[in-house]
Amino acid sequence: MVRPPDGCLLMQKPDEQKRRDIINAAARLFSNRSFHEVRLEDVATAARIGKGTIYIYFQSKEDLFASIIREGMRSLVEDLNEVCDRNYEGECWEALSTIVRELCAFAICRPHMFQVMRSDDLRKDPQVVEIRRELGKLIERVLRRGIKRGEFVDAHPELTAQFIPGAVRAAVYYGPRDVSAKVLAGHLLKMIGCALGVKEHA
Amino acid sequence: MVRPPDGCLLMQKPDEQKRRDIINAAARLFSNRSFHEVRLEDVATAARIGKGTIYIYFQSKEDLFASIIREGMRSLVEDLNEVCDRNYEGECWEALSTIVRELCAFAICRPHMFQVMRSDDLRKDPQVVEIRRELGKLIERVLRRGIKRGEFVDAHPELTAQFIPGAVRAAVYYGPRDVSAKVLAGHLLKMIGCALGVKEHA
Amino acid sequence: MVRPPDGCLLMQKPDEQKRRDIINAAARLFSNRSFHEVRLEDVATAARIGKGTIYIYFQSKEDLFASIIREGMRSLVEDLNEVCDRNYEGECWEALSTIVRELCAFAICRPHMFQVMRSDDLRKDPQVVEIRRELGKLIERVLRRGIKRGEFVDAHPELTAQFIPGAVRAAVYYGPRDVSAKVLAGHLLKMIGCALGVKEHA
Amino acid sequence: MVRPPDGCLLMQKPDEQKRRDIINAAARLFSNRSFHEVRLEDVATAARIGKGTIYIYFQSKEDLFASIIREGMRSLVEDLNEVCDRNYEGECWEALSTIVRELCAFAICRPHMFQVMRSDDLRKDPQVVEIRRELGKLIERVLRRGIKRGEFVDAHPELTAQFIPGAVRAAVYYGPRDVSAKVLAGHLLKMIGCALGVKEHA
DNA sequence: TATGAATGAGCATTCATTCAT
DNA sequence: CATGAATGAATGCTCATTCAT
Repeated sequence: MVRPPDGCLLMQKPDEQKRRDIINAAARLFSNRSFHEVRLEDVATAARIGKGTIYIYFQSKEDLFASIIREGMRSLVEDLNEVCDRNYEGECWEALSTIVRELCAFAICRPHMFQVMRSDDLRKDPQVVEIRRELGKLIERVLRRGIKRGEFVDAHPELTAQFIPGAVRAAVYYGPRDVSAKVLAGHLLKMIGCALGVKEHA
Repeated sequence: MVRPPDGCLLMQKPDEQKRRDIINAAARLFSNRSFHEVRLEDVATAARIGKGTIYIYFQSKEDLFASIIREGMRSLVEDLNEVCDRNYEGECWEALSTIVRELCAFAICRPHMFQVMRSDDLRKDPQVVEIRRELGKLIERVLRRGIKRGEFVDAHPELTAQFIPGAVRAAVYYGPRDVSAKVLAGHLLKMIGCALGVKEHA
Repeated sequence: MVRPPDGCLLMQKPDEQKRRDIINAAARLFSNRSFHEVRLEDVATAARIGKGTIYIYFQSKEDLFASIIREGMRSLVEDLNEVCDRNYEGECWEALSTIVRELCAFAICRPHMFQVMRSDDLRKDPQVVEIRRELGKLIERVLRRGIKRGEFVDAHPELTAQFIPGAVRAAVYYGPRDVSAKVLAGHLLKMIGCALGVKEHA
Repeated sequence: MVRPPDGCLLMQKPDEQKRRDIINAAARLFSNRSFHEVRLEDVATAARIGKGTIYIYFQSKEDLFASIIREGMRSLVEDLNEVCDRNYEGECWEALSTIVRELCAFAICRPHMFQVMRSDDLRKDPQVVEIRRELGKLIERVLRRGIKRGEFVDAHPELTAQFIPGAVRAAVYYGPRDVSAKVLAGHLLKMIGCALGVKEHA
């Protein structure tokens, strides 16, 4: 292992960097194979560390796996929350459009993370379920605000809020191999716009 | 050898009913726990049979699991295909409505089947992928026919076809615990109807 | 299964014939694969009978296996005993020659039986061990009689008696693929003849 | 990383000694029971290690078993090859005597190894068959050289070469319980000497 | 007697986790 | 902190044997 010269400032706190290395290596592996198909030994090899080292940074294999999803979704949800906050006063359609676009971009541009996120193996991890729910709530909130403002017409925003990420997921997962995030978002937005009775949406 | 009168099974032979029993017991278990959390011993116990008996009807644990999904989806897709055939001459919106309603009913009324179908562990099973694709194609076909007939307006029916089952899945999976199939289908249809530019859909 | 017309006398007591069928089918299988590599199901299939039927004629798989060896060796040993009895008054070399020739013929002409006999899986079956010992004793007896008659010179007939079947076995098993029983017996007899100090042996 | 001074093993690494321990423990067990009668758990217990450790040193149960035989026979054959090389210029009878004596000593002094070597379960292992063939060839070579030098008379050295180990095997296996290697070798050599027409062998 | 579906004890193998170095 | 050899619990699968028909 090549070690930077002592006192080198380029490398962050070695702890945190190594933790990222492990997460990245693991995310890559988990995106191709399911939870039980990935051995911790493979993760260690891919991260160029020893097997035992993983246990310094994570409690268990489950914790490592959950951390990947949590952190991936957390960053997505935080981004989206920020979008909502920024546009709180403005048009809700603006906010919703941004959310859908980011969702599509995330799904397509970070396939590893996205692949891992669809994994069922953690469907009972409380934190992951919580974050998924938060994503739904976030969209629902925008929808309800839009309804209140008279922008949207929607009898069941709590369902619509679930439809949106579900549709993205399915399209990326089972749809044509080469959809761009732009086309996907565009098409989905057009449909949502119609459905919500949004009048003008270029 | 004394031959029993027709209709009477004197000789034992692999019993289709027993196969169903196993599938049903297993589906129930797989819907609560993930593939690796279910021990074949549990399946046997739940089906009130011996462990070895499973191997008379299925090649392996994977085969049992895949069979559940294959057969569940197969029957769904066959039903939907029949719907399409029946309505071939009529309104496409009629066909699409029926498809969505059946999809929602299936998702909600047969939770075991549906829960199992989400599983990750079979995402590489060629037959399952094929059937999933078939479902998409089936919906896409109806959409394209509707477009040709001037009923629908849709620039990307191949994406819309994926959105629909994806939305159902997400709503059932992450949405409110107590949605009825009727409400779910109604809401989804209203949105789809708007999005496709369908004029009259009470 | 084709059944002979009632009263048909061509078929022996059906019991015994079926027992032979099973033994023959099993011997063929056991000669290619080891005890644990042969499944009773294979035996049943090869004998064109049901699996359960085997248990009517044999106590267990071990019993079936042991029966094959016992009966094969038993018939060999009985033949050889008869040879000894016939020649009891005559030259021992004559008897020994016949024994060796029969041993070689048996090994080469009934490869199934012979292959099965070398199996180690039954090395603890008391009857098989007993018969193997009997074969040794039989040869030893001829040797001792020859020594007493002044025909042979041999300080350790109990060892020589073991050398003979062992040499046959090894030659057939590891030696050239195409040795004839005649060549094998001829060569072995020439060596034994020399070793025992037999003067004239054409 | 602090490097230990040479000759000191601070870092753990697969231990050749442990491999020997496992082989020895397993050989002992395999000599009493057949391949399928020995559970890997017993081997682990006997070697005072964990069950999983076996898989660090061997690919599988079969590999462990084959390794025992391979290594046992390999060392025997290497010893005998050395004997041949040493005596290449000298009398072939000298070489042959040594070979037979070592063969008997090996069979009697290392009963575990030898018992295991008889096993049937490896009769198809290519390496084991190859080594057994090598043993035959080795003896055959000495015989042919002796014939060429005029020391031996033998019409079928390829058969004689097989007779020798076969005779040893049978004598040790089925013969009197308490033969010494010396007596066994002595008697066999006397017989071989006579048979090959060797003039003087006190 | 003959059958073969059903059974479940038995075992090889895997891999997350630990801990001596 | 880092390592990877050692561990052993956990489980899928096989196949001899049974027994209802």
